[in-house]
Amino acid sequence: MVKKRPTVTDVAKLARVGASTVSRHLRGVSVSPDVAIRVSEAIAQLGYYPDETARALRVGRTHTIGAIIPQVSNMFYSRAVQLIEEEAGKRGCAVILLTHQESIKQQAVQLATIRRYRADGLILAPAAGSNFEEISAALPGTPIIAIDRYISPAMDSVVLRNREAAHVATEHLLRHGYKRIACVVSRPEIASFKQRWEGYVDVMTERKLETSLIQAPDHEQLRYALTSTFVSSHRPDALLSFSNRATQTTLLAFDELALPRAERLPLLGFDDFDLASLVDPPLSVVRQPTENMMRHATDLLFRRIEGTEPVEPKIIALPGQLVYRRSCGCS
Amino acid sequence: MVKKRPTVTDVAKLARVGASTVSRHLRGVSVSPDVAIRVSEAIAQLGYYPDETARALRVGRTHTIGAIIPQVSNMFYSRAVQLIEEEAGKRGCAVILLTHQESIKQQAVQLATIRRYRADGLILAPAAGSNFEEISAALPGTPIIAIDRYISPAMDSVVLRNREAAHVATEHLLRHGYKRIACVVSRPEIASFKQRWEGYVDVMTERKLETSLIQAPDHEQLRYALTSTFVSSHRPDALLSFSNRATQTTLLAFDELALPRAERLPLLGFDDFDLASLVDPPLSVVRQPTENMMRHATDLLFRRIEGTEPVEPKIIALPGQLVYRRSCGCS
DNA sequence: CTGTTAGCGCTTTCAA
DNA sequence: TTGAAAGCGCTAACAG
Repeated sequence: MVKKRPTVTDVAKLARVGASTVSRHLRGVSVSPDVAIRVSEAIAQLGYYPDETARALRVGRTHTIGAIIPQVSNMFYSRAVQLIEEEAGKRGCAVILLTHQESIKQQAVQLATIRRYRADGLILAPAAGSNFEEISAALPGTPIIAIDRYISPAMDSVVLRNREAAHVATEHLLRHGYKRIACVVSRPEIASFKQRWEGYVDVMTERKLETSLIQAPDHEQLRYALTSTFVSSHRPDALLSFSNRATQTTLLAFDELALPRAERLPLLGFDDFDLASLVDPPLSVVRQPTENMMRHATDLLFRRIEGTEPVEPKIIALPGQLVYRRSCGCS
Repeated sequence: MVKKRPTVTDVAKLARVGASTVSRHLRGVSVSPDVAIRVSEAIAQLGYYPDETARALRVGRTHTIGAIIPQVSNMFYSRAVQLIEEEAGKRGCAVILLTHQESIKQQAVQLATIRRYRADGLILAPAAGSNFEEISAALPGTPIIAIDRYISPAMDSVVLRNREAAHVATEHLLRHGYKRIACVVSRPEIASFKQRWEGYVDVMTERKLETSLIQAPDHEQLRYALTSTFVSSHRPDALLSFSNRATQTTLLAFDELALPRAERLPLLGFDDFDLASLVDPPLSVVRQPTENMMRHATDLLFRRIEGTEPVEPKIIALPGQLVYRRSCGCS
């Protein structure tokens, strides 16, 4: 026979007080000193822990937030999740982690999951093709903060200033003297990638230079597209890749062709990652202020949950930082 | 006025049946066909979703599992979490993700969190210095599966055959003709690292070779220790690093000294990661069968939760796979 | 400051 | 097969 987990009533009995007194003590409401001691002792003696599920049912708050991202194995998102977990923990909340694998259908499933579990709020990196109305309809009354990908002016978002960042990245490449810069990206329909593309197009057309895009629906095919491009007669003279995953695929493509270092195209990538400085040549990147972004996102989310925030949707756009290493042509 | 979320009672009223009938329908217990239709319609019309917190309170199962790991930003763990999330999702469970940052104190906090939220089970990569009794006492009645780090024969665990893997890794290095092999690790007190060390020591002493350990409490200091070793008169002629993080630190140390390629020590590391093949030279590693491990771990966990598993603690130890690239001296 | 009571949304006897 | 009623553990309202 397993000992049942103790409840408030058990604690109350042992401390010879009412259940509500225990509850009050637990939540820091004033109780007389001697009672406080008796209750604390009873709690310790029984090894009592309040039951969040019961509390949630009663109070209407689960002290839980959801996080839905494409996948955790992407460095950018794993750092993001780490930060979210820490911030949530500081506020006494746990995070329910869900992934949508870039599938809008899977995302719908996960939104429903969040709904069933009644998370108090959600941090969401929306899947490509997400629609604001559908998302918010799936979670009526639950605050949602979009991260990394902007999908609607009506939705709270914290994102990179993608267009601007692509601007400066492209200009930097241009300054090195490259003219036939090509962008590489796996899924161009993703909002932030679209904006990066626009930023790039802005400066290329302004200089009357031809734009060029190397893309593919997945990374396998992207690698193939890259290798074909490299050996084509009209190959670009520099590359701007839109995600760390795309950057890695590009590197893989270089590798596959066993291109000598001199033949490798200069490369500038979005998103920094641990080993960027260790590949050969060290990778220049546009770094996102991930920590800052996540702090903004969680701050905003918790203010929404508490209702201490003007109702207008808030879009927080943070600048990227160009990290010069060598792959872009810098020395 | 916000529309309140619909409850079983609302559905019941609309379908003109009792609440328990709705509940039965929801859980797939037999109901008469016409009633089934009416209920389904009512559910659709109201946009009803069952409330997991209420169900949890009543049924005693939260359909939630906990995952406590050191940090998500380590490639090995982020992949692990990804897999856990998928497996849990298949079984209708959500995962609460918590990190302990290698702090035994933080781990205690997180165990308490899991207890408050009443997770049905826990997958845990125990912090260095964890004690089986403390952990299981913190979560009476909750099944726990240790992953990656073995801490007690009494605890269900799925781990790498660390000692054996270190054996073959060391032997491989020896076969290349290296004699003064040194191990590099940040926190040697972590169980799996201890076992790797033992495996290494086994074969070194058997060959009457001197053992050597480069270690430090954190990666900053480890890098320092490495650079000093590299310039010392008695430098090793090959390195065996015990984690991907340690491997990266080693690479960083090479980089910092701007060692020419010829001067870089041959290196073999535990844990594969995305860019291992892209650094220079491509990294040889001992790869863990992460996917398999996590499938074993979740399978076992859910069998424990359902009680369909003999009570004896189960230790599942999986072999590692040596991935030969070039950093170890292979060509 | 304290205890009693009711009820959050669900499932599970128990009768019908 | 179905409905009524009880109760999971907690807290909020109310009365003392």
